[in-house]
Amino acid sequence: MKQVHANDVERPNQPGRSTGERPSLATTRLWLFGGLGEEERTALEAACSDVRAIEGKQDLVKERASTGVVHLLLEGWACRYKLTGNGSRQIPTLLLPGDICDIDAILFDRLDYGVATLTPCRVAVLPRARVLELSARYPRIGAALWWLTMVENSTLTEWVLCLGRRSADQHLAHLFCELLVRLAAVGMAENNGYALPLTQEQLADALGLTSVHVNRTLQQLRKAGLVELDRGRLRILEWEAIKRRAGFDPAYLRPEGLRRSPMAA
Amino acid sequence: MKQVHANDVERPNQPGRSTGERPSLATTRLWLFGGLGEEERTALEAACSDVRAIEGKQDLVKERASTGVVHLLLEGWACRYKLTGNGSRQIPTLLLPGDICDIDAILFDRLDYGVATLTPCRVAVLPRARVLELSARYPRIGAALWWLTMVENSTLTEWVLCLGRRSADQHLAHLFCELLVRLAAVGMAENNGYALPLTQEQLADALGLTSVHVNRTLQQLRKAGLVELDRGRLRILEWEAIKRRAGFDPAYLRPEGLRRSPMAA
DNA sequence: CGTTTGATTGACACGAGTCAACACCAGTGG
DNA sequence: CCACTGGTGTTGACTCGTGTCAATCAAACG
Repeated sequence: MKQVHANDVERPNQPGRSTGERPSLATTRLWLFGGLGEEERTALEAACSDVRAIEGKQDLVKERASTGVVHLLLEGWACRYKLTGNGSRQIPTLLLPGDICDIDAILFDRLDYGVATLTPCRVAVLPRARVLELSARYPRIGAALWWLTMVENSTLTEWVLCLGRRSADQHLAHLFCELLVRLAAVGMAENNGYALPLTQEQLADALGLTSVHVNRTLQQLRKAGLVELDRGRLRILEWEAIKRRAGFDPAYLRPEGLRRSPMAA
Repeated sequence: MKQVHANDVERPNQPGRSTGERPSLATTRLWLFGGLGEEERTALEAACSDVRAIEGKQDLVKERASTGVVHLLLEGWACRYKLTGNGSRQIPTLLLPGDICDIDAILFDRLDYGVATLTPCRVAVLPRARVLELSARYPRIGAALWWLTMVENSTLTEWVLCLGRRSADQHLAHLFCELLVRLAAVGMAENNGYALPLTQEQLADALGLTSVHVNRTLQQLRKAGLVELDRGRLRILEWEAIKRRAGFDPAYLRPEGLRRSPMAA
């Protein structure tokens, strides 16, 4: 598997669309964790021929849009977001390379969230019908997609716990831990550190806080010697200590993948 | 379809197990929304032969348990819960009749939450292998289960928004709205009201608040003339007003079901 | 009855939000 | 080259929503 360096994410992308590039990451998550065989991987990669480059901070999918297509994130960071009546924003999901931006679009004809890029991204656009064909024709792909849906469920459940019952510093620490594990899984972390391209305001939207409070909370974690954040690069200095502080247990991210699942049989 | 009256939920249940009762509700949610045919419904009902009655406030599934079975809630209220290190509890999901208590158990061999009954319940216990067989043999059952997973996703996402960006009174109002819609869908609401068997502490665990604050917040909503809560029965007095107050839009509950979904083809 | 569980209330503490100012840096254009 | 700009990070003073602790009340129950 290709190692993806953090800098790759920030390298300038050609705008517009480009076809035929090898979407090496396209199948990463599904492939690494989905227990797919060679045949399924080939079929998937073939379906990912329509690859587009999008700049940072753009709306990929508008709220309540009905798209008819599914977006697979190949490179860069993105997020799902929801707005409340009075204008504040919540990010329920951070999307990393290998994630499906709008997995609900496979079965729903209308999303109830928007998707925005945070950095420049490369995205594979798959017609929904194609995805349904694939998962009907290759039961393992269907299973892998269902499995991904459940992992998202698991992650959302943990976020609910964080939002409901953890203090700001625990929550922020928890997010840093989660990102380390998820990024490491796709080869984007090294040395307990990773590129963190989020502004404090974006962090705040993910944590349900204000950017001012994120700032102060971040300083707490720094002062405690748990993390270091320098020019967009975050390093976790005390892994065990920060895990304890955050109450972080990576089990909810299902690092074992689908292979060990009952479905494998 | 049988109308289920609120009182049914609270009627005394015989403890132990009883086999062969018609699990009329068993397929309700899957059947109503899942776009299943007669054949699938029969197969599902056959699989629901092992029905058990459980008292209120019992652990149905312990946290981190590996069960090998899946629980389908037929009657009563239950919840999923998670505990943090310092003992506080968060309820990420309230389970109503027709819900699958531990849907993740279909693909994961270990849950990352516990399931507890809130009232006396009747539950169908299905071996996981049986569920997998069913969804392999009847693609529509598989699709319906995947669809249910996605609806849970959608609901969790909305809860994240509530926890992150809504004030206590908005959040409580939102929960009341959600419960009305969900209960109405299974025939357990009438006249904009329903039996609400939750203590204020349980409400607090779902809302990420303390029971004291739930109490005060509830009084606000009462004083505003939006709701009435009398002897365990909640009535929404001003539907439009409370929807506005809460920022509630039922779309995220996918009331249209799977029929209208792209998968139906 | 006493016991228990849940609802209610009050006084007070504290975490997080708000508002505003300032610092810093990368671009940008004159 | 430098002034200007806009976005982001940082800090302080103050407000306010929610938590904490504790007492009391009401209803359910054995």
